[in-house]
Amino acid sequence: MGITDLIAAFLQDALDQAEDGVLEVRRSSLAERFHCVPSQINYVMSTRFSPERGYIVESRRGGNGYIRITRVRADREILVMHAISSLGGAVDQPSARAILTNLFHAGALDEAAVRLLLAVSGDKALAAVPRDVRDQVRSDILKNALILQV
Amino acid sequence: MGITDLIAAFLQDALDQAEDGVLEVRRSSLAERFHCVPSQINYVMSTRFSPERGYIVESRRGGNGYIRITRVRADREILVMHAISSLGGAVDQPSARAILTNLFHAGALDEAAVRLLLAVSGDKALAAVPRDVRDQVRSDILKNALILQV
DNA sequence: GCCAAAAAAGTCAGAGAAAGTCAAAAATAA
DNA sequence: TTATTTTTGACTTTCTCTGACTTTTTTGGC
Repeated sequence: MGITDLIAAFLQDALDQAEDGVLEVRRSSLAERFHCVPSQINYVMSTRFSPERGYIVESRRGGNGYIRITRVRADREILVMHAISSLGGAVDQPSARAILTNLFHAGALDEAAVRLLLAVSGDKALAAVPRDVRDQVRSDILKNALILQV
Repeated sequence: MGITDLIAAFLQDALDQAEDGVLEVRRSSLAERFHCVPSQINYVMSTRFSPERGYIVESRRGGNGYIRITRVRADREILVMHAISSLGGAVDQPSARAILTNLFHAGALDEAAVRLLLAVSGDKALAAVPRDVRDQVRSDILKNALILQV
């Protein structure tokens, strides 16, 4: 196993630890840790963390520079359908938030979508809905929104 | 996080507090607070509060000098605020559709957003809401969603 | 009112800290 | 061998931070 694979494995591992699927590293420190030249890291990124393999790599130069790797989930559909079924016939606000946050962490929804869905299904938006059906309405709203994301 | 980002975050925060979107600071005090040279503040302004990012920065030298940051409301934001007010306290489905379609044609919302908003405010999603408050709930939902777009 | 001093903020170029590029050399696989 | 992948390093670009020097505005004494 060459050093490229070692570094790739190390990063995969770190990504697994960071359960939100996002990892930020410093190119220079990583190079130091593996006793290689910094540009080796770029090679690892372009060959092992390409979009085709399901990753987004962003970076910034200069002071406090970084390389950020984001793992994107391909099985978005499965995740969304799962979320829909776990909404059930009714759902309270905390549970809804948890389910949506989950989808975000899994990479199935972006932050803006989550914020929007939380807004349209929040108690504030549903204030005029009678208490006894509110959780049911919330579930209906979210299901109708999520099905579009599939 | 570097000092530039720290200062930028601090200012963003203060700007959020100032609900009129205008913030006045003293360059020297700000520099003192963050233990940096005053010209660092100019760097923050030009890189983080540029017009491209939606800000206007004005200033004055001399005694009682200041730096004023104004968050500009883009056209889009005006359109959205207008739409919010035209939703009123209650809105039926056809009117809601018209208002959203309008925003789409004006370029304030993209197609996906419109579809999603139509889905979450449609009669299907609101089936469990009593008829007599349904239009009110629809308006609440859309207002809560649109306010995020500003 | 005029002028000098003080009190701000602005400019700009240079140093330093990262990351990126690319092509050649080396290693490995076919 | 030949082709592909990996490794290396010299050079480039971008971003941040600093300090010396400049310009603008107000204030206070005459």
